Amino acid sequence: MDEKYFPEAIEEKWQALWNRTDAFAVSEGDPRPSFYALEMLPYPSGYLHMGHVRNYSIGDALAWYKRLRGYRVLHPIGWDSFGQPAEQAAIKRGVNPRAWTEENIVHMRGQLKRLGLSYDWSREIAAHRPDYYKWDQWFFLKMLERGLAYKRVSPVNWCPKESTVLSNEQSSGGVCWRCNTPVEKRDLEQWFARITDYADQLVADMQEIEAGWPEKVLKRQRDWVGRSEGAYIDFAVKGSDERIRVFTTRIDTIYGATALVLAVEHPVINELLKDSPLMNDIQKFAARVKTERARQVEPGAEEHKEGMNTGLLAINPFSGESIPIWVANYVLMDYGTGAVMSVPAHDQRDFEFAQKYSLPVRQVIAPVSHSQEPAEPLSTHGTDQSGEMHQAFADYGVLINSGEWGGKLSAVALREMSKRAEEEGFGGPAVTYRLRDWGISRQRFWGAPIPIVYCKDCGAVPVPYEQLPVMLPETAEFTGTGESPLASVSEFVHTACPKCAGPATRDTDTMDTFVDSSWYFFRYCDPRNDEAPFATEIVSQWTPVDQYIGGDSHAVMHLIYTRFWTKFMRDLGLVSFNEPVKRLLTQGMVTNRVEGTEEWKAMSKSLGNGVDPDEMIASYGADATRLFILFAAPVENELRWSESGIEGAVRFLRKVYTMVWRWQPRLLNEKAVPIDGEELTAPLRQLRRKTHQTIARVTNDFEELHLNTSVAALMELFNELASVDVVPESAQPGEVFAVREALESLVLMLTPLAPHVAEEMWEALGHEGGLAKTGEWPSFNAELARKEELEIPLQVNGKLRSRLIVAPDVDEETLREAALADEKVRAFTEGREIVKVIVVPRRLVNVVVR
RNA sequence: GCCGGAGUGGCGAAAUUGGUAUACGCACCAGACUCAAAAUCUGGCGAGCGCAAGCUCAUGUCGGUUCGAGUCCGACCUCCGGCACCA
Repeated sequence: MDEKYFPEAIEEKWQALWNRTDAFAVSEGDPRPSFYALEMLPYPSGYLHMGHVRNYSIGDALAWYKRLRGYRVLHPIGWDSFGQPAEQAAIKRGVNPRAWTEENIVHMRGQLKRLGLSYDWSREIAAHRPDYYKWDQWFFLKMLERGLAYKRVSPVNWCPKESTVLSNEQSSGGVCWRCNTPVEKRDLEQWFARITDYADQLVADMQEIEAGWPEKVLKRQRDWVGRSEGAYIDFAVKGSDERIRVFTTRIDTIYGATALVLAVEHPVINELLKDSPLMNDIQKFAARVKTERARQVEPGAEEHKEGMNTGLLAINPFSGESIPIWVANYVLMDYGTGAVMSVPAHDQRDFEFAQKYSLPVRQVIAPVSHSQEPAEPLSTHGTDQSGEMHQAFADYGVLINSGEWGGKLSAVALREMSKRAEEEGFGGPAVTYRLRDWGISRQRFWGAPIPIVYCKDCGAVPVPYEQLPVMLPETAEFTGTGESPLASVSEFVHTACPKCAGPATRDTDTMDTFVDSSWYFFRYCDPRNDEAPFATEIVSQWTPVDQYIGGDSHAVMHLIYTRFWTKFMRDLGLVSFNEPVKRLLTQGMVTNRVEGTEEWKAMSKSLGNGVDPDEMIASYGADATRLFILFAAPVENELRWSESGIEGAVRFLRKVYTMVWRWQPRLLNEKAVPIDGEELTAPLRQLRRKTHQTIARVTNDFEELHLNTSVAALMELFNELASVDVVPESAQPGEVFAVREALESLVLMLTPLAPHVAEEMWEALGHEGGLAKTGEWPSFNAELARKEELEIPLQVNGKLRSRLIVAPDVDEETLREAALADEKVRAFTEGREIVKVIVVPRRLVNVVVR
C-alpha cells in the first residue's frame, strides 16, 4: 500500500487480478442461494455515456452487496448489437455494419472494464452473432406454428428520416422513438406478432409484480393496453340483410344515438353502396381522409371532423328508431369495430360532429344529485341559459327518454342493457383493447433475417429448423431508399423451396431489434447452448430476474415486449412463470446543461453536452466516478451533472485511504482481541455504537437501493472515526479494537460503491484472498447499536422548549416528572393550567397548557 | 383536454412513515499551515430581531384534522413527464 491514494495504479492492479481469476464467474453447481442482478444491455454505439455509467454502477453495487451477503450472483452483460446506427453508418460512410459493430464492442468493453464492473464476462452475448439470432428465428417459427406470427398488409408507421417501419410502441406520441421525426402512415405488407392475444394477461398479471415495479411503468403499460369494457350492438341496415356492429362503453346512452358513423375503410361501405350514385364521392372522400392521415401530423395539431351521409338508414335495436348512416374521419377502423353509434348529447366528439352537420342532439342521461335535492338542471352540465347545449354531458347519471329503461342509473343500465342485447341476439358485453399487434418486419439489413421462403407453387414456406440460422450476408448495397438492402443480394434472395425444391426467394426483411432484447437475459443463463435458446432446467435456477435496472424510456417498448415474450415462452413450456422480472428500477436520466441555453437534457453527442466517462476515470478514478454518481441523487431522480461534486467523492476516498494507511502498522501487528465494552472510554463506546448503527442503516439502504443515503451514512461513520482522539502509536488494545472494527466495517461497506480501493485497503489491513472471493458483509449487534442515553425533546404546546438527557430505559412516569420539573419548561407553564402531558416513550414529552 | 409525479437552504438532497426540519456532500465565508498559492486541517453557514440567554418565522399557497403536520385531508398555484379523435 502506497502512502498516497493513486486511483489509477490501484484500479489497474485489481482489474488485472479480477480478469485473471475470473473473479465474478458463477455456475449452477454453486450451492449458495441465487440472485440475478440485471441491467439493460447497451447498444454498441461506440461510446459509453454517463447514463450507462449510472445504470451499471447501480447494478454493480447491488451485485457486490448480494455477493458479500453470500449469494451466488448472476451479473451478466451483452450487446444489443443489431439496429439502425450501424446501418446509418453504412449508408453515410460506406463502412461494413458488422466491422463497425465489432469495433464498437471492443472499445466499449474496454470502457466497461475500466469502470471495474463485476460482470461474469464468460457469459457475454451479442445479438448480431449467428449463434444468437438463430434463436430469434427459431422463436419466429414457433410463433408461426402457434398462429402468433402472421403476415398482412396494413397501414404502418413510417419514419421518413430513417426510411423504416416502426411499431406502434416505437412511434408512441406520433413521433419516431429514435429521432423524434413525426411518423407517416404507409400501407405495407409485413409480419406481426400477435401480442393482442396476451392483452388480457398483460393487464391481469400486473398484480404479480405490483410490489416490485414502479407504479408509473405499470400505469403506462395499463394505458397502452387500454382495456375497455363495454358492449357490442348490431344495428340492422334498412332494406338489407347487413348488420353493422358497433362497440360502445356507453350502452346506457343508446336512446340518444342519432346517427351511426363508419370509418372510411369499413368494408360494409363497398357492400352496400356499390350501386349507389354516391359511391364515387364517398370513395374520393375516403381517399382524401387516408392521405390526410398519412401526412406528417405534429402531435397536438387540431383535428377537424368531417363526414358524409351515405343516405342509408340503420335501425336502433333498442328503440326501433331509424337513424342515418354516415362515414367520417374521426372513426378509426382499427379500434373496436370501426363503427360507432353517435350520441351527441353525451359524447364530446359526437357532439362536435353533430354541430357541424346539424344532426339532432337528444339528451338521455340526467345528472344525479348527491344530496336529497332534485336532480340538478342540465344548465350546469353543458347547456347555457337558453337551454342550448354547448358541450356534451359525458358523466354517468340517470336515464331519461329511454323507454322502459327510464329512471335507471347508468351503472345499472350498462349491465342490464348489455345482458338484454345478448339475450335478444343483437350483441352483448364485450372488451376491447387499444393494444395492436406488434409489427416486427423491418426493411433493414442489420437484423435477424425472417426465416421465410416464397415459392410460386407452395406460397410462404417456413425455413425448416435444421436449416437455421438463415445467415445474414457479409454485406449489401446500402442506398437508404427504404427497400431492404437484402433484396439486392441475389445469392441471399434466391434459394430452393424447402417443400418442393423448386426455385424460390427469401423474405428480405429482418426482425425488429426488440425481438432480440425480449429474451436475451434468459440466454445469459445458458449462453453457449446450441440445441435450444436455453435449457429450461438451467434457466429455472436463475430466473425470474430478481432485480432489473434501466431507464424508463422502455416502459411501453422493451418492457412490454419482454413480458409478452415470457408468456409466449411459458406457453411453449420453456419457463414456468408469467412474469420475467420481480423487481424493476427505472433509474433517472443523467443530464447536462446544453451549451448556451438554460436547458438540462440527457447527455448526447448531437447536443454536445456529453461527458466522456474515460476522462472522468482518468481525472478522478473509476471508484470516485462511481461513488459520486451514486451519492449525488436518489437512483430514480434525474441527475444534473456537475463536476464539482466529484471532488468530494475523491476527498472522501482519500481520507479513508489515508486513515487505513496510518493505522495499518498497528492493526497488522496486533491480533484482534475482543474487549469488554466497559474498558472503553465514552468516545470509543460511541464509535462502536456508530459502527453498528451504520451497518444497520447501510444494510437497509442497500436492500431498498437507497444508495445515496448509504454513502452519507458511511461518511458519518468516517467523521466519527476521525473525531476520536486516539493516535495509532499510543492506542490501547481496547482502542485498537474499536478502531479496527469501525475501519474494517467501513471498508467492507464501501466495497459495492468503490470496489478497487476497498480491495486495496482490505488487503492492507492484512486480509488475504480478496473481497471478490472471500469478502463478507459485516453484521451488526443491536445491543451495541442501542444508545446509552437519549435526548428527549420537551415541548410545550407542541413547540420545542428544552431537551432532556435520560437513560434509554427510563419509565414514562419519571420522564413526565422530569419534563414538568425542567426549568425551561416551567418558564412556559408557570401560572397556566396544565391540560395534559403527552409522553411518547423514548421519543418526546409534550406539555399542553391553557 | 385527460392521466400520473414532484415542489424542503445558494445547489444536490436527508428526515426511522404523525414526534428535535435542514443529516451527508457541494459551493461560500473566516482562521491555521505557507514567502505566497494550491492541497490539507479547524470553525461558521435557513431568514429576521437581540450584546446575550433567547424569541419569532420558515418544507409552493390557503384552509382543516391533531397535544403535535415536510409527512394525513380539502382547495388552489407552479414545474416535469405520459397519452392524445380509442367510441
